[in-house]
Amino acid sequence: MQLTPTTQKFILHWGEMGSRWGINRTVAQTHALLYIADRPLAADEIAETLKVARSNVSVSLKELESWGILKKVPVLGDRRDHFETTVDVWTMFRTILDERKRREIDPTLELLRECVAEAKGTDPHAHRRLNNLLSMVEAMSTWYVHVMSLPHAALEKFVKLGRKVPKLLGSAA
Amino acid sequence: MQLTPTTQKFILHWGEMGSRWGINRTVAQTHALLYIADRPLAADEIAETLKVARSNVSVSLKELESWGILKKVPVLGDRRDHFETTVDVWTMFRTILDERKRREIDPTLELLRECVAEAKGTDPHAHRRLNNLLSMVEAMSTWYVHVMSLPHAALEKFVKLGRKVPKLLGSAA
DNA sequence: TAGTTGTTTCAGTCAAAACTGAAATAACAG
DNA sequence: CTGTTATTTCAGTTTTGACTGAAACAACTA
Repeated sequence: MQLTPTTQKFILHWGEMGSRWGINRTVAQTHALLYIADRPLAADEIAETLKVARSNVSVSLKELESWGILKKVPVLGDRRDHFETTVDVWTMFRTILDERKRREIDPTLELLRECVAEAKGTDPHAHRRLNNLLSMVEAMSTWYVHVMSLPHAALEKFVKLGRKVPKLLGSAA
Repeated sequence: MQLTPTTQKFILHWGEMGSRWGINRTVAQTHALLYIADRPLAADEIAETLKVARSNVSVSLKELESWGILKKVPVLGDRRDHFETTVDVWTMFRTILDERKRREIDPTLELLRECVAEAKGTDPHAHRRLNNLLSMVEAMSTWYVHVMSLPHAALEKFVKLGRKVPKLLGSAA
């Protein structure tokens, strides 16, 4: 897999962004490479292109799989596994957010509920603060679930509403 | 500053969540501590409570300041700086998102625009993929700007709409 | 079955980031 | 000014997580 200066730039940036959001750099680079590639790639090819160890790619692919944005595709005349990533960016985005919610937001909600319960009575100040936080995270979480329950096209439309959002909201009083 | 088991649990969890989202653990813990504290704290107290070096706290406070969620408050009869964090969770959330957008999303938009321009003509496949990604990030970004332009109370109302979102959207066709 | 190719695991190494403590600097008080 | 207290900086250390390469394992082929 030959990288042009442009695709290389993209992959490096994606890797960099990944690490700023808690995603391993190689995982993010692998994802970027698969996204930009015009055909499914074998792990060997990924390792060679990104100049990382084959075993590192193996781990990264496992990780991408756990995020639900990787597909194995068979290639005629090649016994090796080949990989593709979700090409629909809206689906990809949604999948990643769902997984982050599951891994991080939901446990946080649970913890906050525990803390609120524990602080009740014994520590009025902490109780209030924790409860405020909990309310917000709960509201965001509920909102997210409902928005994401929209069918794909509706979600896209919703996001593309842009400037109309404030007006729309006015009518929902 | 004495920690109860509950506040300690909260602080530890917040630190853990921070590091999963690319925020230094001590920074996140400091933030959690200030959020839960019932009065402004001096850097010394923070260091002592979290059991980290005074200098580490100094750096963390600088970091929180750069995120715009820290306030210095003077305390009568104490020459040391004392610190508070934004207690309004909606404001806090908004401030952090704004900053992340500025630091990460905006540069990504710029990079994607460059890449799309470069790939145009020379690499039709990459051009299409990059353009899809750009369109989505642009849509999300624009949407975010408009939603965040809502006054505080409207934003809260918007998020708390929850299940009504799909219906609302139906009426916006 | 033995041999070949492809994949995963994992102990050890390496790199990046976090953290410490001491020294430098700054801010103030007498 | 001089001494005292508070804060920041930074060189060196520690920790964490990423990465490598070799060995184990799995899947297929002849």
